[in-house]
Amino acid sequence: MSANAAMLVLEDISACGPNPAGSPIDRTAAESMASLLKAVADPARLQLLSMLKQAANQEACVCDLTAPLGLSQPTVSHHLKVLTDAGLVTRERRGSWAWFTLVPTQLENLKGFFE
Amino acid sequence: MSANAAMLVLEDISACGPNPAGSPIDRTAAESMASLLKAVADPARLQLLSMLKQAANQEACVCDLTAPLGLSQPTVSHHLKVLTDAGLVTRERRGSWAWFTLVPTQLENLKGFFE
DNA sequence: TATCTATATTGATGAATATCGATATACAAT
DNA sequence: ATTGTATATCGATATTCATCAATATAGATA
Repeated sequence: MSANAAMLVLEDISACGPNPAGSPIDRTAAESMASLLKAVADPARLQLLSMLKQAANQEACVCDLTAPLGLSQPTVSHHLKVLTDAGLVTRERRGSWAWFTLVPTQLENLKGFFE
Repeated sequence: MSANAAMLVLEDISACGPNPAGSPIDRTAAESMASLLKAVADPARLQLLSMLKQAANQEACVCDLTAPLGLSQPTVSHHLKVLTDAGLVTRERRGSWAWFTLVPTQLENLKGFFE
């Protein structure tokens, strides 16, 4: 019996019988995907993303994003910062106003993970 | 000008100019999707899901899921409970062992949200 | 320059959560 | 019945996080 065959046995047989689970994804990869998911796993932030998705050019001014959420202005600003730090939106100043734009590639990234 | 036309103006024009954001998704819907996402937004739980996805029949015994994570047995049990409560996996007892199985519809649910 | 408005940051607080050791429970085997 | 093993729950702790009021900053306008 070769060493490889022995290793196969160790991988395929367990105390409970055959059919053990595969190897988990890398811890580092898991942490980075979890960070991205955590940025999205909040009702207020999902509402913000949904508004941006509907908006023309998938961009909107903060002044139009705050009131519909029913949260204070600092809280909405905080949530937008979380989304920005996660790379899900970009921030841009236009005169007095701050505009936020969806980053589609990051959303593709999320969707792709569940395929 | 009709009342509807006036409302249209209020929806399309804002202090910063045209192109405001759309209406956010329902707060209740946002909360339920956020709950599902929070269940997944953890590195250990992503690793658990990845192991189940690779396993034959997408099911595995806890005894094969604990060691690879490098976490204590109670902690892994906790994470599996979170996944179970979120409907992402089902728990079943087979003799001395507990087996967990992926629930594909919930993963479809997640994937569908980002389309 | 002085003021007004839009947005961001700070500081504080309460709630949620990831983790572990200790213990309980459930099932098997002797 | 007793013993052993697999898994779940309990209790405690440290950390993270959502939220707001107060304040700071930055840009526009007068």
